[in-house]
Amino acid sequence: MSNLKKEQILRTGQDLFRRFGIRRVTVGDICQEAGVSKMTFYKHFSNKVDLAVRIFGQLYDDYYVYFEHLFSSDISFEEKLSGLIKTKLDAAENMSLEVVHDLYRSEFPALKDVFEQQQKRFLTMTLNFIRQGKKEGYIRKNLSNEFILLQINQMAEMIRNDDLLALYDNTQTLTRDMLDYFFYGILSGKKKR
Amino acid sequence: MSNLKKEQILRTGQDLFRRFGIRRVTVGDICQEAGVSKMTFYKHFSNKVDLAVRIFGQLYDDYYVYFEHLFSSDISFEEKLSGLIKTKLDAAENMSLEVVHDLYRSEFPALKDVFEQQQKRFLTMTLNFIRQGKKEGYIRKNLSNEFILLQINQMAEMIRNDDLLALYDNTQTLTRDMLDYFFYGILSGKKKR
DNA sequence: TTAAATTTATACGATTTTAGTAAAGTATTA
DNA sequence: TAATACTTTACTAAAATCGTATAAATTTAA
Repeated sequence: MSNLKKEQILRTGQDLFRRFGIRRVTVGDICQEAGVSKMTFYKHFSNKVDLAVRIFGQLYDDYYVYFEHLFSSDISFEEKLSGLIKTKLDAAENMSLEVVHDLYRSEFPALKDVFEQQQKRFLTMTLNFIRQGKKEGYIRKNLSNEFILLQINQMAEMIRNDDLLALYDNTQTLTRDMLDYFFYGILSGKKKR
Repeated sequence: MSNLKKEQILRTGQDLFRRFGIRRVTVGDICQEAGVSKMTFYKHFSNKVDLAVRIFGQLYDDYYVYFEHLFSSDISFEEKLSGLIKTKLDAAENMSLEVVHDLYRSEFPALKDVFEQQQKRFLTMTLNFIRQGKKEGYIRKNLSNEFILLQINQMAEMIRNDDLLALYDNTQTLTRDMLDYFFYGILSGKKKR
């Protein structure tokens, strides 16, 4: 089956890109690691950046679907917020600094476009979630939306701070502390904690 | 001061090599990351492999000196053995698979030589330690030295087994369990555990 | 078994990246 | 002032990588 090889390439690409970023990985690397010839690679993808676009596009789409499902599910507001941040932290942890660097200030325009577009989607979605949280009285109204967004993104970066990580045995504990701190800071105390 | 730049290059090289291996890192990468021009790089090192040889040579030398100090220090045999393995595990953990790959089946002969030579030194040293442990009655005599060596090296590889790691919250706990298992297996029980 | 389809291996020229050097200029220090 | 250490820019040669063509090998399906 043709899709077996294709999926193998996608898997391998994701693994290598995550670990080393996009610049440091060659098409040859991917083929060798995936056990696939170069010809089959180019049968499915037009080049390395195309592969990366599809991989990370899919990855962000998955996250997006997950968040939509999370926000509309029948759990407490606090659990939704916790799920949002935990997933963000998890995503941040699984991306090497290299990928993020390559995605952010990408030398690859096509990739940069995808990334910025997805960022916008997430921004809108998260802002809506915050607004609703305020409206329903879960989040203190005197905090600006932008400040809260900043805090959320700040956390995703903090997970990479080695000095901070050194204080903890594992990232789970750090995550717990950050969530705790965050909740105390923004939640209105309307519901029991 | 000239050594400031040189040490900066060494530090950066070690960091990049550990994370991405030697093949994936270019001289340009190192210079940029170290905030140093290419000319100064080539003033101190003749090329990338030369840099790698010096870095990993020094690294192994440091370990060697540490082990010599450990073995001759005034602590129990069990503590020495524990120190040996913990350090081995620590070293294994801090090396990405990439470096190990590049060092082992190196496309860089000069590097391979250094690596194999250092391996020999450690082998001899560790074997002597095992022999002495047997002679002094700490290690069960019916175990072959080769088997014990194999077990020690096996542990260093196990720390990279993802399936195994998934069972543990952190590597420290895994290390503890492995040490425990190892000690029960080889120690004679001459001294209190 | 045979025919068709898919994948691989190899080879290859074109392109890009990297290596390593040269020259000229800046900043610091003795 | 002279010397030292470093940077910037530019450059060529070498090496790596890209992307494709081809024929052989393998797999799939009829």
